[in-house]
Amino acid sequence: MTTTPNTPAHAAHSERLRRLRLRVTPQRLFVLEALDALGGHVTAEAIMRWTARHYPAINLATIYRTLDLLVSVGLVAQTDLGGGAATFELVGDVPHHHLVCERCGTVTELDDALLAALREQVLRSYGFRAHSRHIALFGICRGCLAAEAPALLDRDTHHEHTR
Amino acid sequence: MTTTPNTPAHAAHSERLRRLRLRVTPQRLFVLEALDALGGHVTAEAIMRWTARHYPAINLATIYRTLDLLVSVGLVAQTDLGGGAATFELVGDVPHHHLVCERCGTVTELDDALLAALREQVLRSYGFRAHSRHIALFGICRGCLAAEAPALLDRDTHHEHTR
DNA sequence: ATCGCTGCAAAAGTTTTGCAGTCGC
DNA sequence: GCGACTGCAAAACTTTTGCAGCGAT
Repeated sequence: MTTTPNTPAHAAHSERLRRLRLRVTPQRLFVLEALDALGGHVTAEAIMRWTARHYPAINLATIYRTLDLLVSVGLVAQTDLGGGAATFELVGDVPHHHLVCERCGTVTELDDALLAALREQVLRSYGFRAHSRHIALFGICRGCLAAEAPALLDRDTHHEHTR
Repeated sequence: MTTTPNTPAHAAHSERLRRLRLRVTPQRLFVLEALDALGGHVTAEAIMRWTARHYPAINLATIYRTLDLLVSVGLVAQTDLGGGAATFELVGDVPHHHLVCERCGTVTELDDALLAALREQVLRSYGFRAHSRHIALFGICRGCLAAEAPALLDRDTHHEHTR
């Protein structure tokens, strides 16, 4: 019944869990698989849907508990993009951050190198050690900037595409 | 019945609303007053409680709708600090950002000057115009760094003081 | 065999929405 | 008076939690 996933990444995930002395369960493997397959910026709900295709008995509460665990041991990063559901991504790739467009909701990844100087200064000035992940900058992306350039003084565009 | 607030800032808030061609209602004035009185990083719930002391009939839904409006016209900034309820603050003070400690939950304000260079570079490299507010960096604050400095290899400190 | 993990169901917490009445302009 | 705004109540969503049973080690 406990059908474990069977992909190349599978063994690596098992290994990582084992090395952290965490129990290797199909649910955890499937969550890691889903994060792999879906890429970054994945909601718990999305992981749920993806996993359910291979393991229908999976439960959302388990997804949350698993993500919580994986975040706490540093295998997964929780990224908050300003509303709705939180998103998650595997740690291990190149560190990066997020540019969140408040018009169209697009999330662009921002190389960590650009933030290195800032992090260092924040550490010096505030004694605050910022992550090399997790940072989100909100603003307007290139596409929306171009599209909205002419319209500068229009109010009443309130409840449009927010998120 | 419609007791309007009576503080020095009151007139200024009325004026700002009027200038934006928005209706001046006691609810809106009270929300602005609350943001003034409570300072930054205020949740809708907190605004609700503060306002209710002077205007018991206020409704949470109204608070949300009002905040939504004020954010959309730029009078208020919505700051997301990674979970629970969103927080709000008046725009108009010196632009600043937020250092969110993931251990103790403390939010420190970060001067905008430190981010100017980053914003400029993001604009050049990505065509992305970031706000001069709203940015949140997650990490560990000075106090918690000091406290946790000795403990480096302890796992199982999972579900402690998170938020 | 043990102890942690999971499924289920229910609760908690935040935010949104429909509708009817009210009030600012 | 008109149309926007508000209160109330209910719904929609995301996330957490208690408990009993199951399963990884």
